[in-house]
Amino acid sequence: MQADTRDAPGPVMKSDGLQQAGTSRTDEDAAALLRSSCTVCNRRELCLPGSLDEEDAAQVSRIVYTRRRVRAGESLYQAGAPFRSLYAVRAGFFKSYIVSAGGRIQVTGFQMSGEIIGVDGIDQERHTLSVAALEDSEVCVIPYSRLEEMSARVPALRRQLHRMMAREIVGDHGVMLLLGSMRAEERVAAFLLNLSRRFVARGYAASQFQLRMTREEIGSYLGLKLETVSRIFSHMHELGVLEVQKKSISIKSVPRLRALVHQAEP
Amino acid sequence: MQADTRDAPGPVMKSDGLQQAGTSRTDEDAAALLRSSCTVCNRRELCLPGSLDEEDAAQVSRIVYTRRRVRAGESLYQAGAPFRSLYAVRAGFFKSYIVSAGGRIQVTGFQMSGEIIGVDGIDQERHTLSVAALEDSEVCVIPYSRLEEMSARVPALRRQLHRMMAREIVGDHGVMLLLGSMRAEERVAAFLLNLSRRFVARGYAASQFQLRMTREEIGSYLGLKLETVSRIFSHMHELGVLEVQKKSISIKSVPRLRALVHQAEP
DNA sequence: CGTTGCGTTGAATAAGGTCAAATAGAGTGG
DNA sequence: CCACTCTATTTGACCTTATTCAACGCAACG
Repeated sequence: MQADTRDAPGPVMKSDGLQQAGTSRTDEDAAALLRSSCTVCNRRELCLPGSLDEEDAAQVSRIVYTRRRVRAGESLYQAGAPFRSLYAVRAGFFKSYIVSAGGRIQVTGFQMSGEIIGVDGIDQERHTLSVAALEDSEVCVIPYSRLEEMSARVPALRRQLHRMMAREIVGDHGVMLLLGSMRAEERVAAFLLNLSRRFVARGYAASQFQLRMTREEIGSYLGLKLETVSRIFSHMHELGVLEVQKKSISIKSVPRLRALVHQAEP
Repeated sequence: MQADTRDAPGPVMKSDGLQQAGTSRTDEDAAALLRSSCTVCNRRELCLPGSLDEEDAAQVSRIVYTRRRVRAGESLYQAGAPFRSLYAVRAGFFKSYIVSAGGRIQVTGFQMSGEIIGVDGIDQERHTLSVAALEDSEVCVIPYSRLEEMSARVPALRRQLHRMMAREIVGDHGVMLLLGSMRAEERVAAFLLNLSRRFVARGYAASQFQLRMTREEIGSYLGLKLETVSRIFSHMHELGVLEVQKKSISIKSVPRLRALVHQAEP
């Protein structure tokens, strides 16, 4: 972990971070890619530009010219850091967490490509969460003041921004439902289905994926201890619903997993 | 409970809902009060207008011309209802809750005067929460499309709107911390302190107040059963930290109550 | 080839939940 | 005004679930 106050002033990264090692690219290519990043980004629909038309997306691209790599284990920002930008996950995987006055840690979410990070800093102009990469990752830096200003001029962007924040609120309510009223097994099932759904939205398999987080991080997110998470994985394995091998998950029956969520409480 | 699709088209209420029964007011007075509602509202600082200057607040007033009364037990809106407006609580007390597919209920929050309700509908243009009044209440209706449009023209309002949504997100993270990592007694203590703080912000006593919700509603919010809430109130009473008499609460020692929240887990 | 971090599993324990019964008030109808 | 009903709350006894504590396996890595 390290304090960091870089971002906007930092040098523009020319690599797109998804490029295969070994391939090369001319400067013009790279520049072109940067100028039009959002319009050609394969995560565009999932990301801030959402359903914006070409022209509006190009507008967004104009302020999103910086990218930042974050290595596995490093932090994107820490609670208390001044807020200047939102971040769109371009590649990789993050966790966000809150540390209470008493030092308790609660993971508040896991973010994958296309998702927006940083909204927690808007109110106080200081981040209230910490965010760390769970694997080598890259984010697009979205300077907030420019986004706000642009949102005044571009109605579709404005709506998109509001939608995005509202979606986060709705999602948090879902987590509250999970934490407040589900039993351990239901929580884990709901968690896996949520991950699955998000992988599908990104073009990956629905029932085979790698967890990027530890049992402890899952437990923190779900309000459970790591041993409980492990036991429940084992139990689901016994039920034949799941294949678990360390971080590699294979859902054997999505319907049965779904059924595990909806068991009415006694 | 009832389905309702009123709001914007409904007749403008001329009463301010805070007026003492028996006092009377000329039509001009009432009209003046309506036109300038936000600028003279005593909840202004806590509400959407926040720190807007006179002029901007007057702008907001221009679109907030409708009020709506909600009697105790009635719902402001229900999950699934089309989203058209945000609501600012003018007087009274509300609870918001989510009903899961399996029929489980989770109270997601309690709203008091000056607080904004309805953001849960922005993303899908349909509400995902249900909101009900816990006592006879009144809200100011804020037509969302007009607010959005106005936010483009009034920078301070735009910032205020974004802040408000971000604050909700930060607050939800706090609830996730509570639900995910605190034990029962800590949750109840944190809940009472949160209520206390909000009452203070409204000019009421910090340590003496009436609960507007039942033990069951508190329990749902805190992820506990009503019996557990009751037991913990009793226990806090034994400790001499709290006086509880049904819905009437008197905190005997705020510091000791605070200490109950921060006990590091073993 | 030991160390270290992560994951699994078992046994004992504690925290809350469930069930049941009693009480207290608020509101209702006579 | 009083008896009655209904709901909210409290409290006790018991039970379930998840946590705690501890041991061990495994793979990655210096």
